[in-house]
Amino acid sequence: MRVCESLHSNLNITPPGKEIIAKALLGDCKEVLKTIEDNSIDLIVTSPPYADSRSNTYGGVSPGNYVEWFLPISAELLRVMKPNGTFILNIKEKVVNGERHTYVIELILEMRKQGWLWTEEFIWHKKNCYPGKWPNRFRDAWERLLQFNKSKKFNMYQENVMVSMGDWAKSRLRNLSETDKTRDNSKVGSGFGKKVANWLDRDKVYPTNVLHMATECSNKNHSAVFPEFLPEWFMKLFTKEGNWVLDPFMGSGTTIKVAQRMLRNSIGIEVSKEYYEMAKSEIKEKELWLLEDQPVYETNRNW
Amino acid sequence: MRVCESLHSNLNITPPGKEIIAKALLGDCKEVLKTIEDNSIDLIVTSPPYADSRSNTYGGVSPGNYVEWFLPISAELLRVMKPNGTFILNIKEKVVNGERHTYVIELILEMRKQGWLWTEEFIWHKKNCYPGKWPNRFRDAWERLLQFNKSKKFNMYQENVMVSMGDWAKSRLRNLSETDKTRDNSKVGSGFGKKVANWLDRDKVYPTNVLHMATECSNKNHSAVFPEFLPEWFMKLFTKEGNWVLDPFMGSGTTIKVAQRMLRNSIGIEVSKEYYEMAKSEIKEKELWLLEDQPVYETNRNW
DNA sequence: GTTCCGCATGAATCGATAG
DNA sequence: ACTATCGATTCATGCGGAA
Repeated sequence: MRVCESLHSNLNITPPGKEIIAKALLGDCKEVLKTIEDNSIDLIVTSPPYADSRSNTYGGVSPGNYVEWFLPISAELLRVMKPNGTFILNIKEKVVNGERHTYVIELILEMRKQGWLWTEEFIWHKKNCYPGKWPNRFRDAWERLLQFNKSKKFNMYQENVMVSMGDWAKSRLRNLSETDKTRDNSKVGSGFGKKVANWLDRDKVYPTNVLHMATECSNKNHSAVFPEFLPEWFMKLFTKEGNWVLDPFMGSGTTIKVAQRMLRNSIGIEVSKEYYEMAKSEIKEKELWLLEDQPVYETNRNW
Repeated sequence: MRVCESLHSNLNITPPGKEIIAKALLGDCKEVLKTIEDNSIDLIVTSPPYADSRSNTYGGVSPGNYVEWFLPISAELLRVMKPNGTFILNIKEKVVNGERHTYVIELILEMRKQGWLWTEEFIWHKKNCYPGKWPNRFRDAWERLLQFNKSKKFNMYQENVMVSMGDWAKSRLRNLSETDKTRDNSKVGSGFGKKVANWLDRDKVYPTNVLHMATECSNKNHSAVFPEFLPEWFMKLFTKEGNWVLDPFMGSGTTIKVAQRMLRNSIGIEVSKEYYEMAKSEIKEKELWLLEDQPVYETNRNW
């Protein structure tokens, strides 16, 4: 059972249970990260400033210096992340002199030298990407979501991001259920609870490594468009309630706000005072929640 | 006006005009490429054997040797391509020891040292990707389509791949329409005979750098699934009628077959005698066509 | 003729087993 | 310890046969 926020405020109940913490820290993450304990973070999810963009807020890292600038930060991230944790890096290379710049792929190679495992590359397909026309290229409708890990054994809760099948497939599946039952019987069932879960998830399929999420058109002042879907999806996939989530480039606080809503502890770091204040105003630093079983999050979206 | 093949054969007319050539060459492309003239090819589009796969037909290049194996070939490709031509490389890295292998991104860096410009990376989103379930990763539903050029000034005919606004808007609005869209994609309509005027009246939009194409599930014996959409789309985008197209890993001849249908001259190279024969049987080495204005290819697909 | 259903099958990947 | 092979897993698609 999950005690929701409205219950708290409306009924003025303080439930028994653990505190959920959402910390916003002001400063350069390269320095601030040093104050975080070793092996303490379950999920790092962030969208760092892209090279040469947002220069007014982040000082404009040039493409040529990007790898050199990022490596000390990724070294700290490697230190603070738990051995079974995951680091999701949302990034896309800019076009420089008519070419895609190579700083992202160079970064992958250098981070592997630091000890990171490059486990997977998800694609964020932005259906409503920014309009525009150029003589020699089309609109850029995708970004990289690089998954790095510290070890091959990391936590992953795939069933939390399963998506419902389309109607067409569903109607087909119903008549196949007898066959499927037989198939299930042949398996060595591990437990009662799992059987039930299998039955409930019968209409659902696992997603692929291509995510379809429309970019959020919010009016917030943060220049990087980092929709709530992104941290939410990866929190479902890689963390449980009460786990710790870190965003070293917090911006206006999307990640820690989502973390609080999903009952994950979180730390966000932001160098710009303006964004830091914005983020702080939208979260409560500590909240009490009753933690029990994992809630089942309904997902109708076409992820 | 375009004189179609059926007209020729049915009416036994030999039109005035240029020959369209489709050459299939047998041998290792590293060697065979040396027989091709400098600066003679407008578009190279190919899907080389992936590392460690198709080992029975190509001798199985291991991930660790992939870059070393490919570089002499890409050097030849650089030589034979026209200065304003384009090279499209369809490739995806395998998982090795739980990690995405780095041979593809290393190849990009090495090809740039050879003189290639890494202009763009298209994403091929494969809705019907290979099934499977693993504890630590989802199904892989995308491949890279790397665009390389010799100079910043290359030929690009964007208007030839525009998609109609109606279909674009429709696909945007529907949430669960992936199945339907894919279903539409699979209908390979020739478009011949439909009134072009209808389409010219409508608003059209340019596509993005994310392509949606289901892999063709045909009965062909070639193990690599290289759907006709792929070379067709890039031929529309980067070549005109009468231009020269090259596929150094021809396989069963998809590229040169499409080239012939689209009135482009083509050369395909294949090391396997079996595939070479298969390709040769499906094309006519020389055909006469009346070449005039560029035909407008209708596109209902959601590219 | 349509529509619907059953079935085979892929550019895959993991973990266990065998040499 | 390291490599090679095998079985199990899973789902979108086209095709053929049936209603």
